[in-house]
Amino acid sequence: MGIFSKTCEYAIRAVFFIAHRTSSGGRVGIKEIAVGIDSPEHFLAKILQDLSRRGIVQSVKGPNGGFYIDEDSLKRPLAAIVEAVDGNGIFTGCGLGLKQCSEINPCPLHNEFKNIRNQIHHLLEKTSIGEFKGDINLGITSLKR
Amino acid sequence: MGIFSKTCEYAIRAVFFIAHRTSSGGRVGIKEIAVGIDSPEHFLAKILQDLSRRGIVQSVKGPNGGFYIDEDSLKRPLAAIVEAVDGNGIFTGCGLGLKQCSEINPCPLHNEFKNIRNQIHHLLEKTSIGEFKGDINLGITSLKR
DNA sequence: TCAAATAAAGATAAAAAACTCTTTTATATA
DNA sequence: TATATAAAAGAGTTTTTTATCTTTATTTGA
Repeated sequence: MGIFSKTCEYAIRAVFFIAHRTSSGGRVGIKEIAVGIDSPEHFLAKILQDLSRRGIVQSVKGPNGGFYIDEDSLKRPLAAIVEAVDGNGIFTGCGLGLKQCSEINPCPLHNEFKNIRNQIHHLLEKTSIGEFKGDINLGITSLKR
Repeated sequence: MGIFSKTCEYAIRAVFFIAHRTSSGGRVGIKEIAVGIDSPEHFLAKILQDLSRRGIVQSVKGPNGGFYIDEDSLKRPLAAIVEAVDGNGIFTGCGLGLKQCSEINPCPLHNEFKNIRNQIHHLLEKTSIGEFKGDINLGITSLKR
C-alpha cells in the first residue's frame, strides 16, 4: 500500500498526462491517456468521470472530443485531486487509526505524524497541477511503469 | 485510508499495549489486548500470531499464558512492526505507484516523496517499541478510539 | 439528418483486505 | 494424568477496492 490509493495514483498520473498532452490546446481521449499512464482503460474512465463532475478536469463528448484542463484548473493544487479521490483523511487522520486522537487525547505518535501529515499537505497545496507540463514535455519525468 | 493498513495500525497499537501492560513482568491475553486497543479479537489474534512467528512479540500457551515482549524486542524499532505487516513499500515505493520510478527515471514528484518517505522511515527507525511504556502508563497517550 | 466518435452511466466481476468461527496444540496445575 | 486455559492454525465470510463489460447520451461533421 502506498501513500495514496491506486485510484488516486491513476488520477494524479492521468491529470498530469492530460495537462501535458493538451498544454497547447486540443483534447485527449481516454484510450490514449490509459496507454500513456499504463492504467486499465475502463477503470480510468470512471475516475475521470468523477474528476470531471468535480471540475478538476474538463471533457467534451463526440468526435474530436476528449479530456482537457482549462486555465483555472491548471492553477489548482494537487491536493484538490487527492481530496476528491481519497478524501482528506491523509491530511487529518491519526497514524494509528484512532478516531478520537487529538491534541488533548493524543496517540503515542500524534506529534510525529502530525508533522509528517502537515508536510504532505503543504507539498500538495503548494504544487499546482500545471507545474509539471514542462518536465513531462522534455521527457524528464515518467508517468508510466 | 491512512498511512498504514488497518492490520498495521492494530499491530502497532497491540504492541504498545503489550509493552505497557507487561512492563513489570507477566503476560497479557488476547482478549484483554483486543479490549484495550478496541480491535476485533480474532483478527488481532491472527496479527499477533504473525508478529510472534517473526519474533516481534513473544507468547506462551496455556494457563497464565499470553503475550509479552522481552528486553531485546523492546529495543527494536517501530519500523520492524511496519515492515513485518505492510512490507517496506511505504519506505521505498513511488508515490504515484510507478514500479520503475527511480533517480534516473523519476516520476514528477519523485524528490518530494523521497523526502517524505525518508522522514517516515527515519521516525520509525529511531523510535523503539519500548519508548512509550511510560506515557501510556501515565495515561498521557491513548490506544483506543 | 444520419452515422460515427466519444464520454457518461450502469451493471457486474475479480481480487484483496478485513473480519469471524471452529478445531488443534501446548502448557500449567490440581 | 486429567482438566482447564490460552495461543496457533485452519477454514470460512463479508466488505472494500480494483477492474471489466455493456448500454446510453452527446457532439461533430458529412
